[in-house]
Amino acid sequence: MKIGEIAERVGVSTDTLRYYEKRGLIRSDRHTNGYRDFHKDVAERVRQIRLAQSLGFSLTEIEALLSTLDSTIPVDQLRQVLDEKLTEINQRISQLKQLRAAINLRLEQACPLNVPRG
Amino acid sequence: MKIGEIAERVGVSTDTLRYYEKRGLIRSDRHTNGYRDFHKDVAERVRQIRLAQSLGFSLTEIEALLSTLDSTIPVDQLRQVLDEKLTEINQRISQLKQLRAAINLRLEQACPLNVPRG
DNA sequence: CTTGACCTTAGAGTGCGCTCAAAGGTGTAG
DNA sequence: CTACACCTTTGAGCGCACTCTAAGGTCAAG
Repeated sequence: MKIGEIAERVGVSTDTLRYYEKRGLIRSDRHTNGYRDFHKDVAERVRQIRLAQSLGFSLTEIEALLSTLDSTIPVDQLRQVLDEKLTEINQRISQLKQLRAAINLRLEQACPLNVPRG
Repeated sequence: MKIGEIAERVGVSTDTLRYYEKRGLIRSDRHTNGYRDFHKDVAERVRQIRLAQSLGFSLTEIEALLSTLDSTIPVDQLRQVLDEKLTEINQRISQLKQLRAAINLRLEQACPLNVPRG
C-alpha cells in the first residue's frame, strides 16, 4: 500500500507516517520507482500507536514496547517486559478511577441527592 | 507557603509553578516583600494537575475542568460538564483495558500455557 | 556587612511530535 | 504534451510544557 492509502485509512498525515518510519516505529518496502510500499498490517500498528499516545505514552516508550513485541527474545524475557507494561497500565487505570472518584465526589457535594455513576 | 515549599512537597520545579500560575491553573497571594504566598491546598491541586497530565490530558483541558469545578455555575450545568468528563475517563479506562488485552494476547501467543493476569 | 539560600521578573532556549515548504520525480487521463 | 494528483527528499518552523539565564531584591546566620 502507498503512504497516502495508509494515511487515509488511519486518519494521520503522510508526514506523520514518514516521521514514524524515521523513528523506527513502522517499516516499509520500496516500489521500483522509489515509492514506499507498506504492508496493510501497518495500518493496525499505527492505530495502536495512536491509541497508546492518546493514553499518555511517549513515542519512545511505544517504540520500546513495539520492538520488544517484534523481537524474538526468549519467552520468559518477553513475559517480564510485558508484565511490567501491564502493571503500568493497571496503575493508570486505577489512577483514572481516582480522578473519576474525585469528580464524582465534587458532583455529590454540589448535588447531594444524586447518586454517582461509574 | 512560599513557592519553594510547594515545589518540594509536590516534586515539581518552581518554574513549573510560576508557569501554572501564569496559565491560571493556580493562584497565590503576595507577601509584603513581593514573594508569592500559596494556600497549602495548592499542593493537592498541583498533584491533581500532574496526575491528569500523566494520563494524557493537556493543560488546556485541565484548565477548563478546574475552572468549572471552581465556578459557582448552576448545579445542573456543573453536572453536565462533569458527566462529559466522566464519560471521557471511562472511555480511556476501556481503551487502556484494550491495550492490556492486546498485550496479554501477545503474551499468550508467545507462551500458550500461561494464564493472562489483569 | 557579607555570604548564601531563597525569592522576583522578562525573555530566550529545549525536546517532543509533528507540520510545512521547496524542489523535484512518477503515473494516468485527456 | 500537458495537467494533475500522487510520491520523493531535506530542512525549517510550530505549539506545548516546560527549563534555563540574567539581573536583581530579601532575609537570616556568622
